[in-house]
Amino acid sequence: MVTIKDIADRAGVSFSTVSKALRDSPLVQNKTKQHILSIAKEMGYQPNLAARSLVSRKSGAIGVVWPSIERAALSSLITKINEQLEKKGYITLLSISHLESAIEIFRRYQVDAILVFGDRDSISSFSSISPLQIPILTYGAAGYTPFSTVDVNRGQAVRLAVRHLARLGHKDIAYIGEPQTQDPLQTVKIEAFRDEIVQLGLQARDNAVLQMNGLEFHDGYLAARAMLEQTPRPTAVISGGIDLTRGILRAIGEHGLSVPHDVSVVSYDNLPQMEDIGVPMTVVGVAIATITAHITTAILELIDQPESLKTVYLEPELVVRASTSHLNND
Amino acid sequence: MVTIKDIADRAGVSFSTVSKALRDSPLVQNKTKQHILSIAKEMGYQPNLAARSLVSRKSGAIGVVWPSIERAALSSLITKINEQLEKKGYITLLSISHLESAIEIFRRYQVDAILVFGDRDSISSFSSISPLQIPILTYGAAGYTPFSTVDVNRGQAVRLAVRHLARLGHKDIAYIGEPQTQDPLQTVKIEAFRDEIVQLGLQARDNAVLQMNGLEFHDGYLAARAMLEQTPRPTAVISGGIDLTRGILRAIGEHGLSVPHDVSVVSYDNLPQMEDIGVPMTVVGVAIATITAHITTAILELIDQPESLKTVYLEPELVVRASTSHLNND
DNA sequence: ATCATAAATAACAACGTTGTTAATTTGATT
DNA sequence: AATCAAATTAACAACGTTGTTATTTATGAT
Repeated sequence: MVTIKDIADRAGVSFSTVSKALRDSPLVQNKTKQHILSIAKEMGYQPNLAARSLVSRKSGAIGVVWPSIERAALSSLITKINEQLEKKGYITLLSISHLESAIEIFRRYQVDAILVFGDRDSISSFSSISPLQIPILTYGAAGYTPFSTVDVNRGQAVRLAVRHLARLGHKDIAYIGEPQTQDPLQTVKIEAFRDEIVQLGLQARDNAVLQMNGLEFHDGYLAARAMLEQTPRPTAVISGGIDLTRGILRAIGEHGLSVPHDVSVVSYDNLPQMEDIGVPMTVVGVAIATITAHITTAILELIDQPESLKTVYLEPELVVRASTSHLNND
Repeated sequence: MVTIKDIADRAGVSFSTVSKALRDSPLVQNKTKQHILSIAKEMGYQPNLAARSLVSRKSGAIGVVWPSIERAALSSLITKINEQLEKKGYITLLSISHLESAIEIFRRYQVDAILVFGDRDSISSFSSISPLQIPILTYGAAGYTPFSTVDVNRGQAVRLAVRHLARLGHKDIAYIGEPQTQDPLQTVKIEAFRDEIVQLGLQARDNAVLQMNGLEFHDGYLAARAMLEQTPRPTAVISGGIDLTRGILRAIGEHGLSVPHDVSVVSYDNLPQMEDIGVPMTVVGVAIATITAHITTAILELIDQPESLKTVYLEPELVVRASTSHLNND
């Protein structure tokens, strides 16, 4: 492994000058700086993070706790965050262990900050975390943790969807999303749905919220099949997430119906790929890029001011595309 | 952060004695060792990995490249490997970036070894990796890489399944798995299936291998529905993986049929959870614990002997449970 | 040419560990 | 009680980097 001393020898300068040159310090002449830089490149120099970390007392690493690795929905979030932090010179350590052991490992590794994705499991164990020096940011767990947090106003997103459909004349709206779970991220959406239906004086049928067991393609598919057999059939449906939406579209297609002519569909999850999953989808939610940007910023701020407590609550938007239309009265 | 010097002060010994005591060196008296240990524990000492890494020239980290984070099938593999390596004092850095950038990061972080899960993407970029000092182990890419590798004899697994069903009297066997992909991990199974059918002189119907687009629950479900409508209906089916199997069982159930009475099912993937997904499944494959044990061992060996080239080819087994039975001639 | 000053570079200490070598203490042997 | 070896502990150098301080070199005014 080539070190700054090797470069120094080759360049005929002292190693401290090399160090400064590599960090682009103004204390070293431009000419020598260029010279050193080219030698470093030629030799394939890579800084030793351990040494740097030792002296700077920062690891340059950020721990991401992601206990439920199966949930693919979050994967684009992680990928983006990973990318953005990398640009800022941080490496992300992804841990799939449970919260407690993940934090234990991160502590030993002396990460500069920890990002926790809130879900059933982690939320319940937040309380058991003994205070530590490492700043923690949680996502999707507002109100459930004593730590800094970035979150999305999920209830508001669903309300936007209901209002949009109501404005288009729809009165009989169904919601497909996980109802029987303890996951507060899901229940808040369903509660908002029920409440907004009442607020707007719309039809509040008993089975407006479809029963299901998960948030995956097949769950959406089955729930949509059940929904389509109801009489009268709902004229619009709100989906709780992208995977569900895919299943719903499949079921509608197999049933010989078309979107939005026969059924309008609004989906939660404001992702780029929502534009090309068959029908360009009308969606509600905070754009993924917005979420990741806020998370990244918040983490970096937290590293600068470890004692501060930030709470960011992102407001969702409605993006109207081709999957919703005025109610057909034929 | 408490260091060995802090402990030394408190214990009234030199910091080098503390270092030795903590590493359980025989060079320090048992009495003082206990004393130091108790103080360290009391103060909540955590070794500084950066410092240790600097002097030992090892990072104690192993990079895992997992580009297709969506594939949930591998998640239990990773979790187990993570666990085992942790026991050996290693931390695993999981990277969801593509192979090249993942390796770049790992190089900078000076991981002691890199584990790459082979898939479409990574296999094609293996060739572009410039030689580096860090040993690489690949999984599921035997024959496609110049690196050490642990792999499963997938073809043999499918052959075992066919033979088992043939022995039970089945002559009309279908295979549900991804046929139209470039993924060599899948095609090798299908080729083995076709070949073994011929070898045993069984019925080789045209549509024995079902068309499908993926390896998830819903893909299996749809393929199984299609299969059940064929006349004559196959009396047995081999599934290409656990998620598919779940979908297949669902479809069979919805069709009013029962396993194994009406249809025998053998599934690829020898996982513990195969015992309780409705019907206890007859499976073929290498037990997940065996795979992870071999991967872990291989990585540790590779760290010890970076220059060596190991190739481990694991032979699958047949585990007979309740999802297969003799052919019914009623 | 001489000196003050600024610019550029070199030297040094520190970060927290580990492994090696030196110093001290202990205990047995005479 | 003196000696020597063994056991125990302390001191030191090193790992590769950064930040601070000291030294050298160049620049300009007198």
